[in-house]
Amino acid sequence: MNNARIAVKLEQLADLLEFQGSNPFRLRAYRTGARLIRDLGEPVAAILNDTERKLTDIPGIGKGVAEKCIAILETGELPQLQAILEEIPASVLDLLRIPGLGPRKAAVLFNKRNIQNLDQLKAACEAQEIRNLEGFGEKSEQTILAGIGIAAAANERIYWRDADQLAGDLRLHFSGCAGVHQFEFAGSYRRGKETVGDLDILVDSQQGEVAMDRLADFPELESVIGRGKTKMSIRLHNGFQIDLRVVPSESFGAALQYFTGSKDHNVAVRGRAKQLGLKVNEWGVFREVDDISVAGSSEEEVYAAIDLPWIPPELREARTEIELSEANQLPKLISLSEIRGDLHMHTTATDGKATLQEMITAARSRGLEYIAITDHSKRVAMANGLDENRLLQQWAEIDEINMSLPQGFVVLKGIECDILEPGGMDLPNDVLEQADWVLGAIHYGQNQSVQQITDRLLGAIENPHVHCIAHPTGRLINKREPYDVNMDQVFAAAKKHDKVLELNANPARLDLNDVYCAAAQSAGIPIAINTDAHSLGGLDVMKYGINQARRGGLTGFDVVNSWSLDTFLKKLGRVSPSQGPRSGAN
DNA sequence: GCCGTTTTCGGCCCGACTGTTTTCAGTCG
Repeated sequence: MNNARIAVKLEQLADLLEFQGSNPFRLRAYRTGARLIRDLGEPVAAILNDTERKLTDIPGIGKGVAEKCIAILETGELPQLQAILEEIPASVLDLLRIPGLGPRKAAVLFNKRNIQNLDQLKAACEAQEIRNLEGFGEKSEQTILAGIGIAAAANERIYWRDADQLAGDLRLHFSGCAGVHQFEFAGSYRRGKETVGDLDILVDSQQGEVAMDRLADFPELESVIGRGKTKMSIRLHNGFQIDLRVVPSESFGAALQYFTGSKDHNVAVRGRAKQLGLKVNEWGVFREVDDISVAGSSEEEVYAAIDLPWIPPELREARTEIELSEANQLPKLISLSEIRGDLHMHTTATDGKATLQEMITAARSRGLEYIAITDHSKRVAMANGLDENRLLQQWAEIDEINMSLPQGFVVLKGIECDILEPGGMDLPNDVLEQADWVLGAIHYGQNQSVQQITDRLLGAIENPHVHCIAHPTGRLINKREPYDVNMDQVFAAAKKHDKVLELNANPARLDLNDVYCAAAQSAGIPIAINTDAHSLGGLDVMKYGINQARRGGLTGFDVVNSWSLDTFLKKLGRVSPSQGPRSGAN
């Protein structure tokens, strides 16, 4: 899909125009356009090729942005961007990564001292050439020099899982803190985003000093970035930033709503409030006419004040949540407690760290009702992938185990079968047809062309013995881009052949992403949220997949492994889990 | 640049904190 490429160009155009001091609302229009296109769920080209629809039908995309999209699609370039890049090198945008240095000040550095990159800026600071520029001083040079050191790390977003661990440490650190009545995390962490850029702590207290002193005592603290009456920011040894806000009880809900964001969601909320003659800020909801507070202590109150039911944080991305809330049609988002099965895991037969028996015991102890054992197929030689004989042997073992298990727990005979580079499955159909559950997955040839990759996936989806495509885009967050694949065609084929797509819950994968989850849902394609566990602890990553699913608006209806075993098996066209003796007993 | 049953022009979310300033611009979330 070229949407991401279009979005990147629009964002770069906005960044450079901001640097040039362009109209801020024009920048916002480009950035909004970029976000809308990134979140589209279908290729821009599909809309352009559809005579019934226009890009400008999308609220927030007008003539200007639509024309730019077309130019990028047709030529691969954006003329306005090319023109600016002839005047300003793209490296100036690196300057903006320094904390405290925004577009205005960076522009002064470029225009007055011709500073084009971080190296030149460092040299100028060391030569004390910056302090005499208007708006700068001695302190500026120091903060810039300190900032250059953390500029690289400052942009790094960490996995939600790692943020969650840090959040746990902080919660513990604040436990028993005097005068703290409520303590919550806000920001992208609360929205369950796959990566988190910083942690926002919100505290309900009359004694801000006490809470701030407590934060200043956090063992991982490297430095205090700033500290005022209600707000404090610190940096940890690893470069990660923590923000603390202290508010009174009557403002806690408004502050929680505000600091949870997203920014674009808040813009929409405040715009709506304005139409109703209200003003929303972190202290509450106020009547425009007399500044009287009408809400603030809880989030429910804040949303109610603008005539909306409460919106789950995971949905607050300025996508469709305001409309859905307005129509009282918000989805009942799936929760971890609804999960009954796990349909992707490995054992010591291939590259897992635990035996078949150990995985079963661990899954039962976690309250699951069914699991599928899905080791690798032979193509994944470095993981000791299974050939026909070893696989059939494992399945015979599973048949036996199923007979000895108590009612209420079933092991499905599965395989994560590789989709080979030239296309086709790694195991013959007469073997695959004996499985309860077949995942098709790409592990090799990820650099192939979009047509090759897409054709491989389509071939797997069309195979009657394949039930589901595992980690459909192959991306590893912060490490590897998704392979080049036409997801529109993949969705269409999955829909046509009634196949499942996986949301891999591994915190580094979370593949499908939230936007694709939403697209799959609206296409009516069921999702399996799987741990892909390679160890006993690997079974615990399900919650990260749930986060992502909730962000995609998925409900239990959309997620096959939240269904009862019977319902799930019916979906697979089976009434019993295996060909073993147990099936006769049912 | 986008938008519109108050508007096709004139708006567009709002406040805390810092550093450089003598009242505020820039940055950040």
